[in-house]
Amino acid sequence: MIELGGTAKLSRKRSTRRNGNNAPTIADVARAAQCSPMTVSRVINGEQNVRENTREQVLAAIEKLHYVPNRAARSLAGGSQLRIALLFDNPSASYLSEFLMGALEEASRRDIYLVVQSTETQPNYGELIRRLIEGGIAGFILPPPLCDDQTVLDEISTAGAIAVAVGPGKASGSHGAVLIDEFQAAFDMTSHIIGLGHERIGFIIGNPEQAASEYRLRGYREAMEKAGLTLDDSLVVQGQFTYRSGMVAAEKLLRKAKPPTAIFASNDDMAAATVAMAHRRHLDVPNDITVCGFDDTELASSIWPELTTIRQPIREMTTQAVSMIAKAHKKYRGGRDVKGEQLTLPYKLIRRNSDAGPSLASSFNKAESEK
Amino acid sequence: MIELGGTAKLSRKRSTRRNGNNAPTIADVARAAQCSPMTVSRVINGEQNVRENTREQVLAAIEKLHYVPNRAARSLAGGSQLRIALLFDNPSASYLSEFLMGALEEASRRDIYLVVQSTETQPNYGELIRRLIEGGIAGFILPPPLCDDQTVLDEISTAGAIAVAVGPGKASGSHGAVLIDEFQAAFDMTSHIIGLGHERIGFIIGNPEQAASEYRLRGYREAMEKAGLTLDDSLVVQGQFTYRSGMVAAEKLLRKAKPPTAIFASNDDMAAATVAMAHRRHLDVPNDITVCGFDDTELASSIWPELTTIRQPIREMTTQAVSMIAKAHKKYRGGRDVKGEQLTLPYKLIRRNSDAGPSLASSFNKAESEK
DNA sequence: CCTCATCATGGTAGCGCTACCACAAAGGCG
DNA sequence: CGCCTTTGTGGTAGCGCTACCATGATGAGG
Repeated sequence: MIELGGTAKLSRKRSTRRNGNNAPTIADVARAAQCSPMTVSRVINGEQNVRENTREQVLAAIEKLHYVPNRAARSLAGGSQLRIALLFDNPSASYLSEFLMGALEEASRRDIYLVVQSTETQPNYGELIRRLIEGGIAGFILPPPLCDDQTVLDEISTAGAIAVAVGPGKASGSHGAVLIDEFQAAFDMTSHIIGLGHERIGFIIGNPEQAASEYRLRGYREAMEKAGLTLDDSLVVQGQFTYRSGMVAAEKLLRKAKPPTAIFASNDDMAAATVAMAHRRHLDVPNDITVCGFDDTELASSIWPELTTIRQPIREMTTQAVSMIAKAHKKYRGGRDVKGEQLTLPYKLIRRNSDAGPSLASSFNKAESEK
Repeated sequence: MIELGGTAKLSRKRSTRRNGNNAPTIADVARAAQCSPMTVSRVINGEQNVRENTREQVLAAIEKLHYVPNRAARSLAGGSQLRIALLFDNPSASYLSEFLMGALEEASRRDIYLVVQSTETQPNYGELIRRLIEGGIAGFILPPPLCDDQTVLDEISTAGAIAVAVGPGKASGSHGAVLIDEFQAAFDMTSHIIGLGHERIGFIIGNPEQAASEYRLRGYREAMEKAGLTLDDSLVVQGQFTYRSGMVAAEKLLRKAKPPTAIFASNDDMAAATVAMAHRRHLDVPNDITVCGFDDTELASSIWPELTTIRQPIREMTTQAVSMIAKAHKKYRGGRDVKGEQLTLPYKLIRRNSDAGPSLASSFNKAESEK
């Protein structure tokens, strides 16, 4: 649940609407807890110097009164409200919505003013960023593919704002990053497929302009090597992360004299396209061919068969990104800096119905195409 | 130098960041316009009793200083902030993200407190709604399928809050609605397909629990009738709005002895599934069969061929829904009411690459299956 | 010419919260 | 056993804005 304001339940005597005007205030809580408003404030803000005993009393009072801090007052008194921009450039919708939810959640929790801005209408990034910073934006959250654009990062950094890349960002000196270990995830997935018994495993590379593509490819490569499998370069084809590119790539792979028995696509869109292409060629997934994706976007579980894929905790990543900016902002207030800070979150291999061991049919297939 | 509050912190000259702490305040404007802060406040709020002359001066000062009122202070002083909840129940991700963007945009413009809440974790709607209202939520925005749930609507209405249905809602006495003319849109799409030369047009119905399904079906039916085409009930099959259901439905249609030459699916997910199924059966889209969808979600343009579909202005719809609640709230402040209010926005038929006239191949197909 | 509405404006007091400082109590150390 | 920190707590002063009342200026009506 995303609450832009905390969990409010109040049932004071009458129709006590929070939007009305008799919600409990910090003073009420203080009275109930027999301490000063300041102490209550400290407890609310999780500050140090409060005796455990006192803290509990305050917490109890808060609970009892169903007190919810007033954000307006908070940010007014707190001096200034942090403003963060969330830039994005034609991301997949499912990715974006997860992304937004996470950002929203945290932004509201911390009473941060979040500006969500698409760069599609404004191709001049520099200009856009400058305008935003002038408008009081102190930090930027950059999902892929923006986080791979060094120009953008530099622009932000130079202007004195904070940038945090989310997702497949490479850590850097000019910005913070929240990410998963893309390499290891791809490595694991490949190993998983190998573990199923496959040996000829195709790989579809993502958009070469996004750093994630390279990490994922490397993960695949190393897993193959480590398993002692021959790395057939003809089984590695270029894609662009789009469905369309996935179809082309998949066709290339499936049309081979000796096609792979499994295909690992660098994202779900391309994996979905691979499934479609396999079907078109009368191959059953997973019985004739295993197909795995990456990202666990909605698509992965909305097509049939549902895709085995890697789940990124997108929402949490964004949440963390917001926190990171907030902390940095609070800490430095001017000499702000999150440069180099990096947070790696765990991913998860989600096994669904698109993978299986190499079947008789595909063995046959293999045998058949071996001239 | 007269400084409000005496303590001059930083020189007010430097980097005027809004996030920092030296943004112009209403007092600055007052000084520049040589009047009192109150007068400025009046101008900002478009109140009556201000001489035209004065107003202009203030406006000029605002312009000059790039003054922007501080939201927090406003809602603090102004007494209360409107709170709206956006409830959703497993919507498609692409739909949701558009939806959120619209709501966010308008909410931040109006300084409305937006609570985004999934009902998935909380299946007891009544309880949830009651809690939210107690927590001070004055209005609810309901996307499908929630807007079709009369229980939910009643619950909200009874509790004295405002409900606005967005999307395929039927107008009602207990809530407002922002929608498109689903019937007409489906009618148009069907007519479009007919215009292409098709006569045997299949239809996949959506989830029967959502009102939209019925409207769309009716649109299809009436367009067929109006064109004087026979309404073959075996060409109308039930779906659920999911990809999976679309595959099943499409298979049913395509397996017929005399399959349709075009299929109109009630949403994009099912249309995409139909395309996949057609491919699986070695039919080319659109040359062998035309497939059209509804909604214009991201999926529509991410698969190949891209789908001809109906575009709903989801984002604007949400924006309007927020406005509607805000206006109603302001107007009645207690005796609030948007009941029956209804706003119909225009939709658009987006033609892409999944439709074409009935081809030779399909004629052949037809001829062949005509025993 | 004075009284009384009417208008345009100013002054004052908070909204609910936190920053900042003050201060008592509780050690740590020579 | 004082001196100096460290800790927990309270008091005060606003953050930027608007509600509300007070004021001076106008002009209408008797």
